[in-house]
Amino acid sequence: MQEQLKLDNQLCFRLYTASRLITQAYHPLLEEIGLTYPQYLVMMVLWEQDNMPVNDIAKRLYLETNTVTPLLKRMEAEGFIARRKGEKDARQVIVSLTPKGRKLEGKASCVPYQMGQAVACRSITEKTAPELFRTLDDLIGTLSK
Amino acid sequence: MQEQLKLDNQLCFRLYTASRLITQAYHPLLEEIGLTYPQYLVMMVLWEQDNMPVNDIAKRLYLETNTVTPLLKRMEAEGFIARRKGEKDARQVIVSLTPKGRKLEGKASCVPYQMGQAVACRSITEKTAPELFRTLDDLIGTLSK
DNA sequence: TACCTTTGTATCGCAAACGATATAAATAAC
DNA sequence: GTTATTTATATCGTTTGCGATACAAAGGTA
Repeated sequence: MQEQLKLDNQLCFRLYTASRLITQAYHPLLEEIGLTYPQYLVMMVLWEQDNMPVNDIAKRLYLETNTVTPLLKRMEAEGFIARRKGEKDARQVIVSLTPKGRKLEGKASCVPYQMGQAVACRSITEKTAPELFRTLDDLIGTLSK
Repeated sequence: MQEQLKLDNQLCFRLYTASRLITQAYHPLLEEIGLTYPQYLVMMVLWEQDNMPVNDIAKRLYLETNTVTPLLKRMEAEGFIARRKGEKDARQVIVSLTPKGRKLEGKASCVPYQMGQAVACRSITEKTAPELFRTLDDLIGTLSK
């Protein structure tokens, strides 16, 4: 058995698992406000900056448009967002918040705190978090090129 | 705009993105040997310990059996593994490597090294990796309870 | 103007993930 | 020994994620 092929020696498996378990932890919180985790990400993008083309949302989330488009259609069907043709560039589809979508920001405001409680553990503290953030940002930067 | 609701302040989004980008980086390597990333994880489990019940594989990967069962069926259809009823406990399904599946370990032996190259970045070194591993293990431990 | 290339979205198909639920075998309770 | 409960898998339906591809609008180029 090659040492490198062992699951316990793999960074990737840890990230994959941590990501999935965190999404699961979000589930009950986001269910309350009627969002899935990827939909919550889209809403965070729009709360920061409304009226964005599909492409910009996709880039911000490191997703492809073929993932984002169906996501947005479901969110439109739920009444959280609206989609309209771009005026300058008719190829673009501009995504904007509906009143319902804007109002959701208030309801979601407690989610980060509640998640903070859920992921609270010895290894992640005020002191160590910035280092972890830098490492992940570096990794994401490397892989997204 | 609430500071905590910003994407850039979220650990979860970083993990989610890093995980996805790593899986994408695996894709061309695993395509060579005919596996998807989750299938590769299952193979790593079996290369370490053959003849495992579905449940044990699922637990090892922190997945549910309703995810693993279809995965295993596809891998069985590809001829990498075999599934048989447990002798002692007729409810169990024991998963074992086929000769083709065992032979794959040799072909996969270069994958960890190649992935190491792909994720190589300033922040992840011989020195910092153990710390990162501990942090993620702690997080996974906390969330999986 | 006509043609070519690029860009922005969308469609299609397949493989995860996972909640909810079903089923059968094993075990416990009575 | 029958009934109830637990346990091990599996089925179903929905949402992601993404490679491959299609298509129309925009921007060159001849």
